Amino acid sequence: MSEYDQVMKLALERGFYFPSCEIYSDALAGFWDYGPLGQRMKNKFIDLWRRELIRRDGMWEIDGSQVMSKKVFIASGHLGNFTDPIIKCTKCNSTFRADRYVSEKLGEYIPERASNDEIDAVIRKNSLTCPKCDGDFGRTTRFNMMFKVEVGPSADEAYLRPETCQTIFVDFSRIFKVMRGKLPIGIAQIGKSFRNEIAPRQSLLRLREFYQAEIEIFCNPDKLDEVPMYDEVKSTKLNIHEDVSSHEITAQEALGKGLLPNQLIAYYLALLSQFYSKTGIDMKRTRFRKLSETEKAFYATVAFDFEVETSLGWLELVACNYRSDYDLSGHMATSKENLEVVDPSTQAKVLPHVFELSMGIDRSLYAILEHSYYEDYKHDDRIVLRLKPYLAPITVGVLPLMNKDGIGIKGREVYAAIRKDFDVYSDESGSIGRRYRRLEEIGVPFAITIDKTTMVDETVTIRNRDTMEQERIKISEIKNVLEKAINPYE
RNA sequence: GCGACGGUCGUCCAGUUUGGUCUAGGACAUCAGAUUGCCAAUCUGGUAACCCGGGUUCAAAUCCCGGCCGUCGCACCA
Repeated sequence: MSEYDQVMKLALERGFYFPSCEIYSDALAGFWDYGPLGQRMKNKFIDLWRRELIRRDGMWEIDGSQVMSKKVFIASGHLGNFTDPIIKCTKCNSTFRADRYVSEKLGEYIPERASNDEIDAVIRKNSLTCPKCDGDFGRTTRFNMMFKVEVGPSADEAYLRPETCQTIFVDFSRIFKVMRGKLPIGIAQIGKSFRNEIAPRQSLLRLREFYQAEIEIFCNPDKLDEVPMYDEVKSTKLNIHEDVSSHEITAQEALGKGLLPNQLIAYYLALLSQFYSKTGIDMKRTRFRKLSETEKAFYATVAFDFEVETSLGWLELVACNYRSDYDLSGHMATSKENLEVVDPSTQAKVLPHVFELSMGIDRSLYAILEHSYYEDYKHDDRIVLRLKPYLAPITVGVLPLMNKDGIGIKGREVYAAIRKDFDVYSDESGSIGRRYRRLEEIGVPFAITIDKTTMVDETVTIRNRDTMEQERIKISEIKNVLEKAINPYE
């Protein structure tokens, strides 16, 4: 069984995540629900993101609407020119990218922006037919990955956002004013995005409705090498992928060698790398890969993907795109609002450029689970999810060794004393070994056991999930010990 | 979206070839009780499933058709 299958099984069995609407037969692919444990873990992941990126860098976080007006996507380029031309065989219903198929077949370049009529004309002129069944093609249509929604009784056309960042772009002007902004300014958002994938697959890895954590850095394009906090992170090690191999190099060296174009990008890639190193992902199995011209999204001028190696191959977790002024100039032209701001040092008006860190939360959580999954063959093949204590959905289990001589009651007292401060799980049933195994499997880093000695001297044992070692501490110390243990800087 | 293969308790599997004895069985997990008392112990009992819809038939988990889902390949992932 592959590691993907093992994680999938654990997720289903223990309720980290599972298919949405699963009791109905018309449930659709590409929609998944987080169960109690997955939701907790996601919240803690987001807490860490806020701590290591948002607060550290002094960014602002917003929360925007998921339904956005049509003009937003005219301006952003998601509607109009950037839909894929599709042809369908009338006989076998196979679907093809019209421009690519025609180009390949005829050996002549057909621009993606060719109109439907132009493509149809080429197909008719050359009598092109379906490569599978030789059937005739229907007319060229446009496939767009966005979900269209009809709003109100007049069914006004709107869309579910395909990336959260458009909210940030359209809100930029107000945020900059009311927060007394100065460039560079980071604006971030966590939320749902929606893409109508043709073939969603592999649970959390290709969803139709998914979480993004996006950071948009608005900057003066003339000052990309003047980043005040750059010195703090310049010796951070980054795995940079060149040609066919990756190697570890400091941000400073990468900048010096021209692998990274400027200080601003070096700074944020370093921050991102520091963040992920705290998630429990094995950083030796990660890389920053610069995308080629053909791989980049339409809005990006320079793009690096932060990728992680999993049992399914390399997986993109974060798209780091230099979007230049593509978005703001688009919204400026479409909305007729002036989105320029004044740079106080020069008193000149500038239309900010944008560098973004667009993180897939669901994929990140999957990668953390897979990299944390461990089968301990030295101890009964126990399954251990070696999550960082501050990401574990449950921090500590409280386990009375037996339920007599007042030990069970004492256990409930200990539980009650710490339940408001930590995510605590109380378990009184089954053998102690079985209870330890249950906790390890869902990544609970600590287990407190109440035994006969507790009744004499008010001490308990606290057991470490990974080492299986126990330490005896006073009940009054539990809170301090746990607080120290779940500190991300510990 | 196309093609191939598949879908049975929470999980894994038996049963489908050759329709009936399946009132659907097992293992693990789970719950209750007993026993034990620091690393998945034992015993007893319980909960729990044929993906959905239609068809064929005296009779469908089993055969046929459609849908949905899953895996893989192609395409797609702006």
